[in-house]
Amino acid sequence: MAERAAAVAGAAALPVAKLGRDQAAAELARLAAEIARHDRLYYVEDAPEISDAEYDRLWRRNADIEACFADLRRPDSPGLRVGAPPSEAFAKVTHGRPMLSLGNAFEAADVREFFQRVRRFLGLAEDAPVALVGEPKIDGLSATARYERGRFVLGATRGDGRVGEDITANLRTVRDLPLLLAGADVPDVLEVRGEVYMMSGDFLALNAEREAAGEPVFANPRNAGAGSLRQLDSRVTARRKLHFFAYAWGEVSAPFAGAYWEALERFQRWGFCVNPLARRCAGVDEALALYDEIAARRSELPYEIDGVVYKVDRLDWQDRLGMVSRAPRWAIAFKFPAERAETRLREIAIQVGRTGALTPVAKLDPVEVGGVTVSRASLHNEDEIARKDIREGDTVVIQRAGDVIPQVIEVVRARRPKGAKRYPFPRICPECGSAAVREEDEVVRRCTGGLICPAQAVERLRHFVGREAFDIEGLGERQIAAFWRDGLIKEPADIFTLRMRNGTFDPPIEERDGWGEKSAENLFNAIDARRHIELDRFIYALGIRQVGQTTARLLARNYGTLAAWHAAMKAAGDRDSSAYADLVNIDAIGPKVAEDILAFFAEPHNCAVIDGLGDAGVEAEKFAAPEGASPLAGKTVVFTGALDAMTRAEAKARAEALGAKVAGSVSRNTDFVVVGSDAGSKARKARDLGVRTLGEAEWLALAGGVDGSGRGT
DNA sequence: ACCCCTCGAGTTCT
DNA sequence: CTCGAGGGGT
Repeated sequence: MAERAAAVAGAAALPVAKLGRDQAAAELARLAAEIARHDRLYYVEDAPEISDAEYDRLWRRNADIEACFADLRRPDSPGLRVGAPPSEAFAKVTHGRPMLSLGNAFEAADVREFFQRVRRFLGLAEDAPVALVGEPKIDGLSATARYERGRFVLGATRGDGRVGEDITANLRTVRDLPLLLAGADVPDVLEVRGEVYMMSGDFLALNAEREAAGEPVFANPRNAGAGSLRQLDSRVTARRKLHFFAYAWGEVSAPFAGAYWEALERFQRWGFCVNPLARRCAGVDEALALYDEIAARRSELPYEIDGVVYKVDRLDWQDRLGMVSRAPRWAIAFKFPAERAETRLREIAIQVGRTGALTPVAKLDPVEVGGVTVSRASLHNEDEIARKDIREGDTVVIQRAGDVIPQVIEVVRARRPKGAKRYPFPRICPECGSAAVREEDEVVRRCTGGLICPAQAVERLRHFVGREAFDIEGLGERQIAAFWRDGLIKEPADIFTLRMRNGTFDPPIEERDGWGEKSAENLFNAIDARRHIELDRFIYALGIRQVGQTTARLLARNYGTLAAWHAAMKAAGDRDSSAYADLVNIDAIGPKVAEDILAFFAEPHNCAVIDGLGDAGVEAEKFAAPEGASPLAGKTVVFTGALDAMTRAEAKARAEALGAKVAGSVSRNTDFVVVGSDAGSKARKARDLGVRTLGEAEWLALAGGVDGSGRGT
């Protein structure tokens, strides 16, 4: 250490002008390593070895040399840490592997249940040991950092999990994120994921500074961190002192094997920070003890946490467990109890959703809960209001569920104003006056106005342009409502003829309030960009009852093209047709969902909407199977009997990851029936129909060895 | 006839 | 994020 400092000091004696190229390069390398080490000592370990003045000298020396030898500037140059001038906007980044979210546990029993679920899925005994790693759940923002040949090349936010924003310049300013990875075993490509956060102390100092400058203060460190990370000017980010804990990964050219814990150790060796409270737990009791321990230390930690995350340690088990929609089956977050507050409920308002559902919403006297001011909370439905006997004027206890969505926990009876009456739930739609009815055995009351209800029309359009559907930038909630009101957009196809018809509006879009030439052109371009769209998004956008993202994807996978699907759904209108049988035979689609889909197609207006989109030049792409090369891609598979190596759910998940459709029963359209032990009627039917059957060994040969699950949180 | 799991629909605030 | 309901297995 003393030698290294001496070497730097010795070189520093030589004026920059006298340095040869080789000397300059060598010194820049030394300085980069030296400064990175001191950064780590200062920011990460909180144990600086040199004074600020000495540190500044290293910095200046580095800057001086770089000024003379600009072409020698290193990819891990400390100079990069100060940020770059503002960029125009954030580019989009598609995550190779989606960034997942986590399931939640709110009490110990939920964690025990999680253990049992894991064991059941893996086919383990009730008391089989399952080692977990527990670590604090940092209340920050998840981000991913990509390294190629050990060099930091790309940083991105989580976004919706699939597509995030390019924040490379901003992440580069995060001191505990290495720019150059240390060690010999660094994979060619490595995406490290983790949490960006702000220290509580830095947050307070920042707010004090902002207050003094008359700027608005941040509500909490998380928001401050988010605001800092989303700065277009990364020089601002650099001054905000953000930090990073690594806890997951995306694409890795040499996949990790063994245990999650070992991956964390490798992260550390490469130069990442891993939370020091992370610990391996042999079983559920140890895991719960760790929770208590972390909870007890919560207040003394220099950053905010909102729970403890548990992950199954064995990576081969993680792979087998895979994920459900957006969350891995092998991890769970045990959240700390939410903060509560009391406030007065001013009135109950009724909102009408795209399906006509009447949802009561509490309008509250604004109150601080968990660092955020809450003024509204959903009351869910009629029964919920009755159950809790919530009345206008009541004082209620509020909490933010999972620290996000506010909910009304209970009424403080003692403080109920005299004369408060039970809330009479409306029997007619407040938006269109149509009758609002409740189906037998259903909880929601729905407006029957359908096409004539303006609220439903607007909500349907909002859904259509929503993020998971057509995702048209510049066409948000407000614009849709305004365009609908003024008759510019009455149905989906109108969006795509907007440019053509713009001359007929008075005033044209670019002259409307809040619009200009530029924003109008941007909108038209965003719309044009969506004239080609994935089939599953198209189907989802239609807003068919009970057809959400997952079912839309399922339909897209099963029918392949819009034309094929449309034709099949029309044919299925006849309940005796084979088209109907095929629809109901799709695993996860039963008679009820089928009815809703067919009801949609039975309505001429809806078919007109689909045709109208085609006429307006919208083309849905053919659905592409995720892994084209697999022999299972595009095949229909049915499972029967029990498998030894994996459970049914696992086999199904694996098959779907390989692009197969999993059906519930055998028909002529079935490609394979995988027959396990104790198979019953399905195996017989397969033989009768001449459908190919596979034994477990053959099935494993087709599906085995392929990692069909994503990983990362 | 149940039970478990998964999905959809609705919602908050920055 | 939660709640309710549909689907499928037992």
